[in-house]
Amino acid sequence: MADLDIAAVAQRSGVPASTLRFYEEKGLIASVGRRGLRRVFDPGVVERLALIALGRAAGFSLDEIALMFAPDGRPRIDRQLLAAKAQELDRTIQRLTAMRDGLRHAAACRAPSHMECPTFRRILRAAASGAMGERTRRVAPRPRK
Amino acid sequence: MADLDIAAVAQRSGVPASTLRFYEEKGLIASVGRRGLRRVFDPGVVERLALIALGRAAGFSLDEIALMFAPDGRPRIDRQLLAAKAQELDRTIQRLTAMRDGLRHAAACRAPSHMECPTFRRILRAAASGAMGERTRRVAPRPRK
DNA sequence: GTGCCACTTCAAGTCGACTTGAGGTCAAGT
DNA sequence: ACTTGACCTCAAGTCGACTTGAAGTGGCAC
Repeated sequence: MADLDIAAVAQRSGVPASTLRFYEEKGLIASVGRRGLRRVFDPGVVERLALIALGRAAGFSLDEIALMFAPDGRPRIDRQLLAAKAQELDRTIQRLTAMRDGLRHAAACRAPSHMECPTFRRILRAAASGAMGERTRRVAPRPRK
Repeated sequence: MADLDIAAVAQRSGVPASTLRFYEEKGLIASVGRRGLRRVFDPGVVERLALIALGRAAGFSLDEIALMFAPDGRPRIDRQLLAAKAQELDRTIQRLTAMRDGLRHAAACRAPSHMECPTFRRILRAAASGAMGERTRRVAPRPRK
C-alpha cells in the first residue's frame, strides 16, 4: 500500500486531520516525511491510531498511551498496567451500577416526594459522603462531532 | 438549628467554600442573606448539596441539575429524566464492561504480541470503528483535592 | 504556467467545573 | 481601639483533548 497523505489517514481512521497533527505534535504518531510541506504517513499509522483509540476507550490519557509505545515505535503493552486499569474500570462499573439502580428506583418509586423514600435517602447519603466518585475520569473517547 | 456561615456549610457538606460561592453564582444554592459581607445559609442547604452531589454522581451536569429544582427551590425530579439517565448509564456500563473484559484478556493473554491475539484484534477493531465511546462524559463527581 | 485549494504553521479559543490570587472589608476577640 | 483573619469580589488560571482561525505555501489538474 502506498503512503498516505493526511486526508487519506483521516478518511481511513476516522480521526480528523487537526487531531492527527495534534497527535504528531504530542509524539503519539509520526509521519515518515514530507512531500513539500505536506506530511506523508506510512499506512501502519492507521493501526496505531486504532491502538490509541482503544487506549482512550479504556480510559487512558494520551500521556499514558504515549508511554505504551517503545521509543522504536512498537507497542510496549504492560500487562500489569492493563490489569490495573481493568480493576479501575471495575470499580467504576460498580459505582455506576449502583447509581443506575438508584436512578431506576427513584424513577419508579411512588413515594409522594423522593425525600420520603428510604432508598432514595440512602443513596443520597452515599453521594453526600463522597462514597461515590473518588476520582473524576473521562470515560469514552472521540467526541466525534 | 441555627443558620450557618460558609465555613460551617463547607464543613458539614464537605464542599469547599469556593465551590459554594460558585454554586451560588450558578443559582444552584442560595444564601438566606448576609451578616455584613458574609453569607448566611439555611441548614437546609446541606441536604440540597447532597442532592447536587447525587446528581453529579449520576452524571448530570450542573446545568441539568439546576433544572431539577423548581423556581421555588423545591426539587422537581422528573422520573422520565431519571429513567433516561439510568438507561444512558446502562449503556456506559456495558461499554466499560466490554472494555474491562478486553483489558483482562489482554493482560492474561500469552500471545507473543498482542497483535497476534484474535481477541485483542477484535477489540481493536471495535475501538477503531468508534463502536465504543460515542459521547465523552464525565463520570464521578467532586475531584476533591 | 497558473490558479485553486488542500495542505501548512502557530496562536488562541472551547468546554465544564472549579480553584487561585490579589486586593479589600469587617465581626469579633483582646 | 486595634488587630486578626475569616470572609468578600472579580478576574484569571487550570486541566485535557482538541478545534478554530488567520495567514501562508506549494502540488497538481488544466
